[in-house]
Amino acid sequence: MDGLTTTAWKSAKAMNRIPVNVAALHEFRGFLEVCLDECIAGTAPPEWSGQYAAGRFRELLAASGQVLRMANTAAAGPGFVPQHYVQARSGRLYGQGFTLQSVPTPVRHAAMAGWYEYDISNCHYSIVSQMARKHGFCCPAIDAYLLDKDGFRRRVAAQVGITVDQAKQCLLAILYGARRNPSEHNSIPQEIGSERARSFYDMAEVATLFTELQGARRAILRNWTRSGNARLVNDFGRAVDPKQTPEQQLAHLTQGVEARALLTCVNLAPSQIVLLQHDGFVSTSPLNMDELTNRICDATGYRFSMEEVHIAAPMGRTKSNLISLLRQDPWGL
DNA sequence: CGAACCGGTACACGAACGTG
DNA sequence: CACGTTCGTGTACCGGTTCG
Repeated sequence: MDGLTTTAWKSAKAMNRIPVNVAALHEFRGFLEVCLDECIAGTAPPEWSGQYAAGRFRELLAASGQVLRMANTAAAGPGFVPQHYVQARSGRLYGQGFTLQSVPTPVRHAAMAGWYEYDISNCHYSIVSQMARKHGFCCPAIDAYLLDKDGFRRRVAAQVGITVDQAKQCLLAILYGARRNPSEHNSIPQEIGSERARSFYDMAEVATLFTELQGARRAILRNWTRSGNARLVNDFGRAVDPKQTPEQQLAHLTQGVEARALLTCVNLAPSQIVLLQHDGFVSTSPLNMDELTNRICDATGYRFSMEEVHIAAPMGRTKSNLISLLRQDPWGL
């Protein structure tokens, strides 16, 4: 963080008080306490055995308690969390100090229960594909992934023997230049182990993604118009150090588009949008997604598909809820 | 792999203090 | 006065988290 001001983000200043659903947070904490008690008493389901589940429940209790304390300050007023954003080098906006941006997801969902979350579907893959096409390089494999995101991740997960979330992480790692190498210190083997990394690399669709991304990266960086001092300036008007690696430079360019897209949304609905999350945001009322995507397209030249979720506190004992709560998959789904 | 954040820890440095 | 130790502050790095 380099302490830049948020001059481009005038509307974001109105979001320095984030309303939170205090009642839902209390209810969520009640649910967590019951789960924790079962762990301690030994009456919990066998999947929760060992120290992990209890530790995770304690962690979520601590984080939700902290949100509640932050929602009771004189500065922001009861029911509001104070939030100070600072613009990063790439144009992204990051919360300072205690921020709902980096609180565990289940806690954030409880705190914002009832609001609407919007995010750009597969944001950076979408940006890279469109950016490459503008520079004359087409990415059919990426486009296929974008068209059937969930199906593709599920196929990878089933083939390699990993969770869908791990598949997503590995696919993102490719985008940012992860090495195609099974040795332990590389990011993909670290996520899923060397053996599974090999079978991941062996999938034809995955291999195509690697080569396609390499070509896209080269085409974009070669053709990007340079500033006077030979630096690359992203779509948010921010320059990147030319000594950075090609992977870092591309990340800077994609984040510039992302920041600009998000800024467009904020300017469209400044009074409803209450939290920024880099490729998405939370709104207190439902928004017209066609209008959002059209305005983003006008402002950035990129067309995205967006996803809308009506946020609910992650309570209940369905498998999918417990997986997201425990952040692991003891059932091996 | 990329961008950040935080808290904790390790280390360097200068000021203040104690000792010879 | 010179030197060494101690203490406090500031910087750097590590490992954890979020997001993509």
